[in-house]
Amino acid sequence: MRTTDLLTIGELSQRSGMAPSALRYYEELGLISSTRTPSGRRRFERGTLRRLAFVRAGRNVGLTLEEIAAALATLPEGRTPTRADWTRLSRTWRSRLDEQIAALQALRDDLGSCIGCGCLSLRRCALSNPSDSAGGAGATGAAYLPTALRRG
Amino acid sequence: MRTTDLLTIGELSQRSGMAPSALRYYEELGLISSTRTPSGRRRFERGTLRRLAFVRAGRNVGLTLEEIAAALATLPEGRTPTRADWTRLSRTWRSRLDEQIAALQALRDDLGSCIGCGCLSLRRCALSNPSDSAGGAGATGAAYLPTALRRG
DNA sequence: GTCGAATCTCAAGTGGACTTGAGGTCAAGG
DNA sequence: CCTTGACCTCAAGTCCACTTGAGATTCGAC
Repeated sequence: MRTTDLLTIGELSQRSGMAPSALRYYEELGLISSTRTPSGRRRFERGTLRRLAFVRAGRNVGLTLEEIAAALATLPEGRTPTRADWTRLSRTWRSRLDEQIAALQALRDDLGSCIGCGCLSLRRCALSNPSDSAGGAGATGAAYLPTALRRG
Repeated sequence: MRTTDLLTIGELSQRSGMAPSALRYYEELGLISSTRTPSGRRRFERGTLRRLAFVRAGRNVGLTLEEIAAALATLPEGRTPTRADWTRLSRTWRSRLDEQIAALQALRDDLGSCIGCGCLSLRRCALSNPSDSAGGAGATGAAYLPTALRRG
């Protein structure tokens, strides 16, 4: 049994629950990085697990990999990120979550009145036109919901 | 100016805020339907706007077009859907919204403690492993978040 | 030395929801 | 009559986040 402080892609995959192909893909996108053995195999530092935790959390909050990469890019190069570094990154999601929750609650409450009135009319119905204020210009409709809830 | 109770695809597009191509696509999937003029052009009933409102609302709640189509398929054929019909459909989303809100709130609260402890460790951190209980078998991680919030 | 498991690269495929483009038809106004 | 714009079909392309497959190499246990 090979014993280092570095992880193979298989080990990283097991510990993170992410497929090796996904990990290679993340590396390609710069979300994580690796050194290589003389024969070309990837070796990951343990800290990669933390980055992956961050990636997963970000995905769960509805961020794209690009956005997550941007966030990770603000981490210090060279030194190992501190607890404060991670806290800073995570805090930006807290507000994102608050936003999403608020949007959904508005949607739900509007749906309540919608059910009451039975309207479901385009433009006026808050459900199909959340956070209202549309009805003016182009009327893309759901333009106000956080992208995470629009998916597609 | 052509004046009927039927809408052209252009009019439907304008009133719904959806692209003509999207409307054709929806028709192809059976979400909406049209009659044709002798020359083969689509004519939509006004009620189509209501269906589209429902479609948009469903998308906003994170349903796939397939799911929305399934819901719409439960509407009565032949007669115009009544208020009660729409109410019944909408009510199923109310619970979906409640679920999503609950999931996000759990996520947010867990994130709070995460920031506190600075852990962000895979498996144990509720943020990357929401609604916990994972850590056992395969550990796909975010397997418990409503699909709508996983997107991808 | 030999075998199987793990890894590598690179190209191509997947799925959802559409959009875009090519090439053609039709309706209304001047 | 002619043009313009709306419309038609059908095939193919786009974006995102990956997965799958082919073909080659390497590691480690026996």
